[in-house]
Amino acid sequence: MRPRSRPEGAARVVFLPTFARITSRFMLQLSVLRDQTDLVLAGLAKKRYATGPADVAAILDLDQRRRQLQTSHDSAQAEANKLAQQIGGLMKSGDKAGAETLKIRTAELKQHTQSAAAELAQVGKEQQQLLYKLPNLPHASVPEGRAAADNEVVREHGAKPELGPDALPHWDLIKKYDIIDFELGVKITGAGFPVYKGQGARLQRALINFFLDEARNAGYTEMQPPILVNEASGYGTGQLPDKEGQMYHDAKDDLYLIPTAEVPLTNIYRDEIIPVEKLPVRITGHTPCFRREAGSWGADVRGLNRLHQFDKVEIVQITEPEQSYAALDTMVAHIESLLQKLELPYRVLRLCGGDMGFTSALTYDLEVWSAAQGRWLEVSSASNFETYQANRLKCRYKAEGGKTQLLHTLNGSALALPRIVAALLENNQTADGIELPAVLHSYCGFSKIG
RNA sequence: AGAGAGGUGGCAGAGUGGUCGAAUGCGACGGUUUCGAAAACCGUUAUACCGGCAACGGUAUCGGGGGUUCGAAUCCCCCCUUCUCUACCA
Repeated sequence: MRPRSRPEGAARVVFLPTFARITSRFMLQLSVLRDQTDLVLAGLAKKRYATGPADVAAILDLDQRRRQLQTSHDSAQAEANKLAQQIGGLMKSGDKAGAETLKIRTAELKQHTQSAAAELAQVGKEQQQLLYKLPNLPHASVPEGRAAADNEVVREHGAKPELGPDALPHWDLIKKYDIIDFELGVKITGAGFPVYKGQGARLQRALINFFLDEARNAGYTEMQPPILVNEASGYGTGQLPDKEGQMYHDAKDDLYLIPTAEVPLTNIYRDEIIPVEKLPVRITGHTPCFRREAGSWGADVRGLNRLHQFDKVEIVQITEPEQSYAALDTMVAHIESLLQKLELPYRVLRLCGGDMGFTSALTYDLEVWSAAQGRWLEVSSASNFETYQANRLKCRYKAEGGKTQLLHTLNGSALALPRIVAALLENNQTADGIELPAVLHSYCGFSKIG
């Protein structure tokens, strides 16, 4: 139940019971809110979503109103359509007077359909705004809890290195070896936009290539997506409207700089019905990521710990509902294999309800041990969104029997560079340089920094 | 950025105000035929929402949004996008 280090360990895949069967029906779609209200409320409570009961009640009220309006609108429209045909017939046969008589009725109907349509649009809009506010429901295995301290440590791997008394944190190491320059970034752009120099720049490129190669070998197709996205894409993966302020926005063209490759990669499949034989979708891509992260400064964000721009390789899967939790396990295993090859001590956390992301049903965080800082750094987050994103994206497939159904979307960082670099620098420092793990030597073209 | 031409179902491609969710062809699926297959023939072939246990019925959708009209794929306006030429660039 509690942390257990597994120093010898090949990655052991977490066993997950078949909750997927059940939870795949808990998408935040209206039908589920209607039919399984209690379960939705319980899930929202676990997610620590305070206004759940009020929001759900409001949504259901609006829903009832919406359906009434729809029915009334449709039947009036049906009658009007019939009359329009009759009028056409009368006109042809030259019965102008008869046509005029019918027009009186169509005028009434038109007034009715117009006001019903207007109200319908208003009600629908209010309802959708409320729906967008609701977070995803947590998977049954998600632990109860409010914050980071309540996350469950699934396992730990690797021995923490013993550093000497003069070990330096990475922000001193990068100065010592002149490989990353924050001041220069401030001059060019601002805080949080470092300049990577010489071996530092080459290490970045090496890591990106290493991660992409590993992902490709694991069956992911490499993609190079745009790093600016439109509003619809932001809504599709759930960054909008929830996290509007965290993205850089170009007002002139109404485009957003991506906070993660998840956004463009997953939106490839927006409004798609994917043929079953193409499933599961497995794609990967490297992009810079941009985060405004306003208002968080201090010791925890020194150096490479938190940046406005950083590089990341992302892996994305889209699967049939029954497969998604098995897919999440393979993604976590893949990420672990990267950390093992980089010889970094790490641990896997299962996030508690209160600490999980807005759109996620189950999230594993992977943290590496940063020896000189003496703390764990999050380097990856792998999540199953079940149908939450798919519902917004309208990403579907034809299930057996020809029924169109929502797919499950998943993603994970594999990996984000800055904190990996921080841990590599700190953990591998020696008196005469930083000894890089063997797997990177050929990628870098050198084995030691300094 | 300027000028011009386009955007119709899985694809190709008709359709310029009336019974058009949309001809035709191809593809796909089901059936007849066949020992089997091909060919031929017959049929089916979208999505969303509403009502219904269901069968089914209704509404909407011809790039997106708005408008004119009793009635719009067809007319008008705005936006997106593709192509060609010019301009600019990598």
